[in-house]
Amino acid sequence: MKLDAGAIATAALGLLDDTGVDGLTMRKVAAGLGVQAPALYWHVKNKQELLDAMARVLFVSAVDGIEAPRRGTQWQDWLIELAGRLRAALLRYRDGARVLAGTNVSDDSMWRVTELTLRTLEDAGFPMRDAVRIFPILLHYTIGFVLEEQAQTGVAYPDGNPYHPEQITQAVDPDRYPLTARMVGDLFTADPDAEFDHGLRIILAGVRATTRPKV
Amino acid sequence: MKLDAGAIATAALGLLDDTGVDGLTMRKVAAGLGVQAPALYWHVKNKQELLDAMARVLFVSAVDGIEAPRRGTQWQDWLIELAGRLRAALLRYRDGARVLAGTNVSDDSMWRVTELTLRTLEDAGFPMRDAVRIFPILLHYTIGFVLEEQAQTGVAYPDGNPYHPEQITQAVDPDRYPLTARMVGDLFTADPDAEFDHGLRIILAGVRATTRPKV
DNA sequence: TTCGCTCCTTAACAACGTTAAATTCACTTT
DNA sequence: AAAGTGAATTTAACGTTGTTAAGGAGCGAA
Repeated sequence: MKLDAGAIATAALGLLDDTGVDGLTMRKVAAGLGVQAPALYWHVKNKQELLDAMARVLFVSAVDGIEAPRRGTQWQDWLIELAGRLRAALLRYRDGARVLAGTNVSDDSMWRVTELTLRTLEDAGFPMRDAVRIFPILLHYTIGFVLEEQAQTGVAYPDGNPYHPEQITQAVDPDRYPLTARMVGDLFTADPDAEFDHGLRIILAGVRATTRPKV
Repeated sequence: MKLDAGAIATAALGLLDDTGVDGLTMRKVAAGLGVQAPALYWHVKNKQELLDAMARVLFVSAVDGIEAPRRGTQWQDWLIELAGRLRAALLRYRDGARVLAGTNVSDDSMWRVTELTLRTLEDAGFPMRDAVRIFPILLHYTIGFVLEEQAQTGVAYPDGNPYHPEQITQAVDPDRYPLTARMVGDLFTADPDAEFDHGLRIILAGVRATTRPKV
């Protein structure tokens, strides 16, 4: 097994489920590769650079194989699938969203999918001025959503996850805040997939309503 | 000066501009309070609990003094101001968004503003089923936006911020990805305030388009 | 005085990121 | 075959970190 930044990052991602991003140490990553910790510094300058590499692998795995929309596919469905893939990739690893959010991805596949998105929107008749805003919005929404989604598993708190249903249901007084109490109650029975999808569709409806494609 | 979790959190937030969240240590926080590090553990169980307290202070400062919309104020303007306040509070401290994203806020003011939001939407004629979805979307968008906004100052990288305009402009090949190249070029001249506002309005337009208020 | 409680101190520990120096190993070059 | 070269890894160590243990100062009550 050849060692390079990518392989190290992949191994680190594999450990993430056990340790979480807070518990991820250079020594553990090294041990997972059957190597001593300082060996990593030959291939990677920093722990930060390792985290960047992890974010890159994560992102690449998300958008790998994505192609322009086939004829007959609506731009909105294509965008929904794109965001869905990103979310799925983030959910594949514990703290995946925190890894991507805290770092900076600058990979060719990043630009490739950005270009694909812009071209798709351009083809759909959107002015460039509007198209360039849509991609960041979807990205921000997706990362924000998964960030909270994964925070709710709440492994950062050894005993007594404050996100636990009972915990949070008790925290809000149903007499003073009846609507909120009902909301947090519903939130735990809700299907996250459907919730994510719904939010996405609201945003896309906004896109459609704000600037209507000319074609 | 009385010491409690809130005071410690406030002091820690004050240090944030100097150290960033990665450089924030218990010893530095203690020193800022003229005290030895273990003293903090009398008021706070963990560093994680300190971070939670910081997030709480941050959030409370954002929504403090918020009232129900005055007569004549549109629900959309009220929501825009709410999100704007939250963003402003996050921007007030270095890594503010990372502090809020990584932790869990469970404060009375949190429920208060949630209730206010739901009531505002209910008064505007939205079915509760739809209203409860709007708040998380705005929250996710705002946090995601500021997260990236603050990452771009990029102090996590001692030498050579990869978010720097020239750095990133070079990274994308204008021949293969012309639209993307233009986009990243525009991104640095763009006004973040206006950009944030625009995204917000797109989302709210989506809300309006998806479920129309009955009143 | 003595007790008990709150709040802080000093001392210490294991674990962490990271660096320096020495070492192994596979290939070239001589 | 010997010597040399460079990449890749090791051992050893450093300073810093979060956190715990043990103890002491101050203070109101008994």
